[in-house]
Amino acid sequence: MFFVQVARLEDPDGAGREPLLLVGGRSNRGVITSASYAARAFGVRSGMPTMRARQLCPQAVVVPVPRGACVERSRAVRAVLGDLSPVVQAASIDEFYLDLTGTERMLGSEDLAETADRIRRAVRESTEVAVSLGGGTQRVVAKVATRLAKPDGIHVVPPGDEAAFMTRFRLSDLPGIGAAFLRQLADKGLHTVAETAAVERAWLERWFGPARGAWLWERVRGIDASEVDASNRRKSISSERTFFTDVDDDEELERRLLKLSCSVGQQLRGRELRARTVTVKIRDQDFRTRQAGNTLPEGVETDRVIFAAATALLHRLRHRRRTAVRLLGVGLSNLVRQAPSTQFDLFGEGPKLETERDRTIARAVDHVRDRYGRDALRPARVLDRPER
DNA sequence: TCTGGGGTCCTAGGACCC
DNA sequence: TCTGGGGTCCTAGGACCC
Repeated sequence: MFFVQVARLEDPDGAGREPLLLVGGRSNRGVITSASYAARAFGVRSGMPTMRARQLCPQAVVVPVPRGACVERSRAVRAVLGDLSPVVQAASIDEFYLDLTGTERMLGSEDLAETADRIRRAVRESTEVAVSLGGGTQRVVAKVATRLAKPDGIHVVPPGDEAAFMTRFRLSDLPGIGAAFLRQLADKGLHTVAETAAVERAWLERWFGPARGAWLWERVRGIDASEVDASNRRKSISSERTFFTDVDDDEELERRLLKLSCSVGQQLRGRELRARTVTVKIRDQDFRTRQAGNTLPEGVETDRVIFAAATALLHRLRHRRRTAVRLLGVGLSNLVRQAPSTQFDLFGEGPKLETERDRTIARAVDHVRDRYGRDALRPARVLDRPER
């Protein structure tokens, strides 16, 4: 419900008054990001193509995702949680894990359900966002309990009740079990947690491999030793776009690639990071998805170098298969901190991918855009076109 | 009904090193 | 003339999550 809530808070007189509200899917080729509960009653689900959603619920109003506002509200929620829990992990824009281990003395006589409700109310009061909380001694238990807490409630599973609690769910309710695994499970006649918990561990390991079998055996019993990781380190930054109509022209693709490269570059610099790996992703008109990546000897941060690497990768992908392109994306990974290199080069300055001048220019452009808007400065042409 | 955009994690094969 | 065993890093693809 997060996206629906934010859309309503941002536009109280418009989206805020629409009971049947769909967020996302602004183009004819898009999907629904989130639907209000009233719209879900018509069978609309997130991830559903917009065309299909409109058919199921023609009266519904569709509004775009308020991206910036969602990021802001998410940060606000995160800040409140950080005040109430020693360990907070952001699992996505609208989902957080709290580890309250060690707070028993501080909480005194308050039981877990009271704590959960206090957190829920505190978030509501300072951010206007309604959240649901699930609680338990194991991560998977807390996660699944959240389902029962929705909307805007709490559900705490007492210690010792984990295995019994899990038996009410279908395997499709468990995190980490998606469409592919569900098909494999159905082949063995398994659809529910209860059915699976009755199968011996050795059989699960034989059917699904030792690692997955053991994992499944534990999950259906509510066993999950994974820790809440509060480090919250970003591992990749990417930007991709599905075109309104497929694009087959190389120059047009390069123009789109330039915009995407600038977008990820700016995000990268905003986080004071550099990237060693640049990846280009293509989805062909027949929905085949391909990607090519290149890991550079040092971290880079300028649009110029990112775009140069991306262009070479785009040509490699187009050379392998040349059909109309539905989606184009640029990704950055292998992220390293933006600290200036302090290591001395034994043999003098080697060839550098980008110079200090490149970086200064890129940051100056960022400043201008921050102050005067994104279109205040734009690339005038495609630079550094390699030989073809 | 014709399939978004942002991510994380895992696997398998190959290059390369000692 | 044919060939080990340990390891790291990179690449591509895929499953999965919200």
